Amino acid sequence: MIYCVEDDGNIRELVVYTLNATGMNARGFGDGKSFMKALEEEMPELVLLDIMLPGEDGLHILKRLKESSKTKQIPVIMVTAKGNEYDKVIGLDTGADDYVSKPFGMMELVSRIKAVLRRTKQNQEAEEYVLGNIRMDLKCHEVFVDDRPLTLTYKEFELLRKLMKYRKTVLTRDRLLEEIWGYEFTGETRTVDVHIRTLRQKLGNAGDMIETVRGVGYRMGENYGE
Amino acid sequence: MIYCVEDDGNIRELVVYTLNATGMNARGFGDGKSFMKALEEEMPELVLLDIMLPGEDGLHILKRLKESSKTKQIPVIMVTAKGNEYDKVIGLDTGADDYVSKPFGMMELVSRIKAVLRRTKQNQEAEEYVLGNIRMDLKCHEVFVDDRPLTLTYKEFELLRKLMKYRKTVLTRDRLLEEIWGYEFTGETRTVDVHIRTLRQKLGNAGDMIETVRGVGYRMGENYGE
DNA sequence: TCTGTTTTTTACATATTTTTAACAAAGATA
DNA sequence: TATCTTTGTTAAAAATATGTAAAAAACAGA
Repeated sequence: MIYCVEDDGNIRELVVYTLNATGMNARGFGDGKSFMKALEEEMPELVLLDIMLPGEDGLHILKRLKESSKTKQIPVIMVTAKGNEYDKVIGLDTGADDYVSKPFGMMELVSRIKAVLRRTKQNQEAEEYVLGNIRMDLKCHEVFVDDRPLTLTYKEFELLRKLMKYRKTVLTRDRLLEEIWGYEFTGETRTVDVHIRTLRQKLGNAGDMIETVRGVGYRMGENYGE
Repeated sequence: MIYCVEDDGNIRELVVYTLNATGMNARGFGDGKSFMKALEEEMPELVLLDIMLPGEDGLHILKRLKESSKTKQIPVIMVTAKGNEYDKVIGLDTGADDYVSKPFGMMELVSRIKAVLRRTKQNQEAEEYVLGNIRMDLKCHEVFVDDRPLTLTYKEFELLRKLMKYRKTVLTRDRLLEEIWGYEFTGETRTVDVHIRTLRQKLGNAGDMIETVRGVGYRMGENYGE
């Protein structure tokens, strides 16, 4: 979820629309008050924060975000009007992760958001998953079973990643489709089954660790299967 | 402490003022002589160096800075008046860490300074990358395969540099575009593929070390490919 | 300006992956 | 047991990603 705090309704709607169209989830806010309120319900992955806002300005909001330990690590991209460069400079000092200046292209915005998310994720997400005799190196995009490398296709890799990430919890086909294929996927849920099959096959004995939970979905863990 | 060597008094004062206002410490110099004198008293963390200067020009000063072991590792950002001075700075093994061309915004300057400081502080980049029979001399901007020199274009060189720097990790096309082309680039991601092709071709046998990870991106390492 | 070089775009062939669909097998339910 | 539902399996069809070549565009230098 991405929050966009921007008083100009046109820009705000364009941004929210674009982000949603790109597969991200976005919500817009016209001022700091409504944004702060929403923050209590749901924590966004990233905040787009305009500097010029009615009431409390963006720099103050940024400062408050960075002061609270709850919201401290939410990445923030500052949005500034051109010509007002001085503001941006201060924004960078206050702990913003990046900035864009108006007028900005939607493409640029999207790639900046992706870049910031990538940078901040790196510090959060593990670089490696290990389960039984399976080892996944996420950075290098490699999978080993008993130290023998495996060649997985993109979907197989992502499927295994989710199963290993949420080990021991059952993942429904819908959940997997949503996380890997994205919201807009309209195909059959059976697609998942087919990929599970090839994945099991490629994993060999280790494939038994992928357990079918009938009527629900799939689950992975050392003690399952076999 | 940041030193700014710039003959235009207006620009110099604006820069010094902005940097001081941003929490950095800055001093300005109108020519090379006074700058060199100040250098004996205090070593700056970074130098902003205009190319066009009365008396000794910026490139000569840069050369002298890089010749002395005392001042060798001070990062330098060159300030150029024209776009075509770019090559003088980057191409000719001058050792500048970055450059900005006039007219530049104060915000851009500040973020470049921060970027350079971040780079030089943290990952003091190697001067040379070696992988298999490929050797890249970053300073001299030269590439050798089995000690035979190779002529690479700018983009090819940067592409190879990233691949060798982040060896074994898969770099997505988006990531490469962002790191080499910059955020503003709005072109096709296929552009990367084309450069990968020419790079592989020029590398000959060694080109096999660039592996395609389908659905993800490219990766380089001794054990890949072949 | 012109000229040669680099970079990007475009188009198409090819290889690979992904999805669909059909049927078999296994569980569940009555 | 008979029937219905869910999952496993397979193969073919569809979709997609990448390699490649060549044209077009952008760029740099004279």
